[in-house]
Amino acid sequence: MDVTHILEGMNDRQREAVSSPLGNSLVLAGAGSGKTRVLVHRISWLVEVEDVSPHGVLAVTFTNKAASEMRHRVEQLLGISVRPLWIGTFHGLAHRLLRIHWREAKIPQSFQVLDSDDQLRLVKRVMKMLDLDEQKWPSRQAVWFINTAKDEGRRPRHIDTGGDLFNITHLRVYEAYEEACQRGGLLDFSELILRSHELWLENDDLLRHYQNRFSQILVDEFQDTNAIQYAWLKVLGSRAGLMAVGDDDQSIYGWRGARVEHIQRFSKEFQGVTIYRLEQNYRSTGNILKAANALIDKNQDRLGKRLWTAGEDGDAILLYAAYNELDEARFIAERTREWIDGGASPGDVALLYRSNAQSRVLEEALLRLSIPYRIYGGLRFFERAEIRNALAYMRLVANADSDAAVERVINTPPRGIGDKTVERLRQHAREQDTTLWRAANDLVADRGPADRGPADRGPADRALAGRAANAVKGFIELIDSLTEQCEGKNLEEIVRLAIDNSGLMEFHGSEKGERGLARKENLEELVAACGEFGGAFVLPIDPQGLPSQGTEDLLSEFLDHAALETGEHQADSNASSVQLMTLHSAKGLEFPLVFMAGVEEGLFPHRMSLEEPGRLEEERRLCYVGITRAMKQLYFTYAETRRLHGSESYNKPSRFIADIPADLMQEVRIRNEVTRPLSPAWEDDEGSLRLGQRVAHPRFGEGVVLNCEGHGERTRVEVNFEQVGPKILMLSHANLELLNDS
DNA sequence: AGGCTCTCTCTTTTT
DNA sequence: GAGAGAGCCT
Repeated sequence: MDVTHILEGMNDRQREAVSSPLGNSLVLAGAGSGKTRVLVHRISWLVEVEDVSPHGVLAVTFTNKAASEMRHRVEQLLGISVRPLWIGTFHGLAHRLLRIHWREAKIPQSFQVLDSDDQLRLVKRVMKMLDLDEQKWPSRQAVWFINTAKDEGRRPRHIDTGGDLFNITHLRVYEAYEEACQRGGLLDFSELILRSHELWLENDDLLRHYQNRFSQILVDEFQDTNAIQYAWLKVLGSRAGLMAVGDDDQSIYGWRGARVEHIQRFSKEFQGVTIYRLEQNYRSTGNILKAANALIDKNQDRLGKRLWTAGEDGDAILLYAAYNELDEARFIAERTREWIDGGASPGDVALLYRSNAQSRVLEEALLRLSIPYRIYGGLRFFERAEIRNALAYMRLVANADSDAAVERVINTPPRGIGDKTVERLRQHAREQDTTLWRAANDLVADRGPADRGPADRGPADRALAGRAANAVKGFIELIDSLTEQCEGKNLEEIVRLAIDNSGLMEFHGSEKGERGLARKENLEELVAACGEFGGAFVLPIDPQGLPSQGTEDLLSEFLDHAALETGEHQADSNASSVQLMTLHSAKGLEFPLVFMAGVEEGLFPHRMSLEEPGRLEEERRLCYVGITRAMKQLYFTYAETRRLHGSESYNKPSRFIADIPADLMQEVRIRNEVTRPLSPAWEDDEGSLRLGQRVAHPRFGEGVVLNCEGHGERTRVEVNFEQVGPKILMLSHANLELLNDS
């Protein structure tokens, strides 16, 4: 057989990895070393050379984007449909298993996937039921407790509280939450994996079936696996050949339970693991690589790896010290403009930052220079309120017993069903051990003396007041008629009916300002998305027998899709716009020109990570990921003062800058410029005073001018004094002495 | 019930 | 600075 096309154009290490024997292997693949390529070609190799049936191949990734890219490239290379291969994210694959084996997994066929927002809401409600003080017990913390436990494979019964009140309380929440999930047929993200893991452990035949079926397993981004995912792989892959591909230096999801140690554990716990190292980098210039290597060298816990390139050194890394975040943004936008004017595509440029909150000023600066851009992260499409509302109506059409959906839209748009009424429905549902939907129907249908509240409640609590009853009746009729009208309709028609009949479109569309318009557009986009969804999504039926129980309709499938595919908003490399994203979401991507903004102590490394050495190392790895995204030119920028979250902060340049050898870096100095137009008084009286100017004050000593605001007599300047820190002074009274730049 | 304002908190990263 | 929640007015 002619296999040259599979190994063509690869270096020796890549070739070895691709053609590795069928057993277990670990590929330590540095940034830009052709990792995805190796994975894709490995699959081809397995199928074409080793004669592995496509049925027998399972490939796991962490993001939906990586999964679809892999699917694409395998399809191209193999020239066959990838339908029989299982390629997906851990969550996607686990979900697929549970859809097939819901009975064995002891969950209702109509189970619903909870996304993080749903989860938070539910935890909040559970905590309210437990009468926990929200001040003392923040719900986010409880969510964190639950998710951490699940990510480590721990059910409530496995938890040892050690008599600690914190643990005891959260364990109670965990138990109650789990009960609520079980009752409502709700599975959160971690539950998908945990549950499918248990599914195998408790069903020998089933496990054996999948162990036999998947003879070859490939795992991407192995350094990102958490305990339960590792256990999942270990159970499934105990008899398979497993190829784990990862890079310990790019492990940036420790906060989500990922453990780099799984790389080491893998080579110990799996048999005969062959290790391959991909260290030749095809992406970045020599200088960029040197910087990356020097930086990551400061970390203690490493498997050890050194990237090299056969290419040129390239330009120095440029560093710009901005006066403030506006100046930083302006600088980045201007340099981007120059780059584009020089003939490059906007899509070649990435603006990376530590946290989403930084994106706004960058966005505004790009806007001013009319540079097309695209922001990733922040609120994703399916997380927007209007979209979630629409989905809730769609969910009610599919399954009116979904409490989460009823809670969400029973009074959205407002139709006269307030807290009191909903609380009464909840109470009734609890007493009758039924769903909100049924409780509502009950209470409206017969308001007889049947149900009695606790003795200490007044009679008014037992039934719904006339007005409320009518409102609830209206809601029930709306859903009933909607369901009826949706009968036999396609997905697009269903959303249309849902958003029009419910009044959502009108409600959101008439919200004040641009918001209303944006929401309306989003809803229209949802309609379009439903249109496209059509038949494109392949039903998760196991082609190897094991009958899938019950074919689901497209509507339920779409709702699952919306829950799992939270984004679709991962960067699109062929988009012709500047890409703004967090360092986390930049992993796996590459750009000729990269700006890393806000490289300041406290921001990056983030202040939340400063205490623990382990977390600091993770921040450094994050920086390493950022640096290695750059192909030709890399900029670091930081601001001496930054307005973030409503207050000013003064940060030192990040330690990461100092980690990089000075000879690789060059500082950009633009002295006689100011960041914003100065008021006339400012210019007239103090022509030579500018932002960044060094000044001396009789009392406070020396400092740097950070900002100015106000006009004429009332002009105020902000000066960061070396001795006493930042002060805002009235310019006319401050008596500042101008100093020369050093 | 709903809408308004005021106050408070929480500020990382995401499948 | 934004979003959530409480309190007050209609």
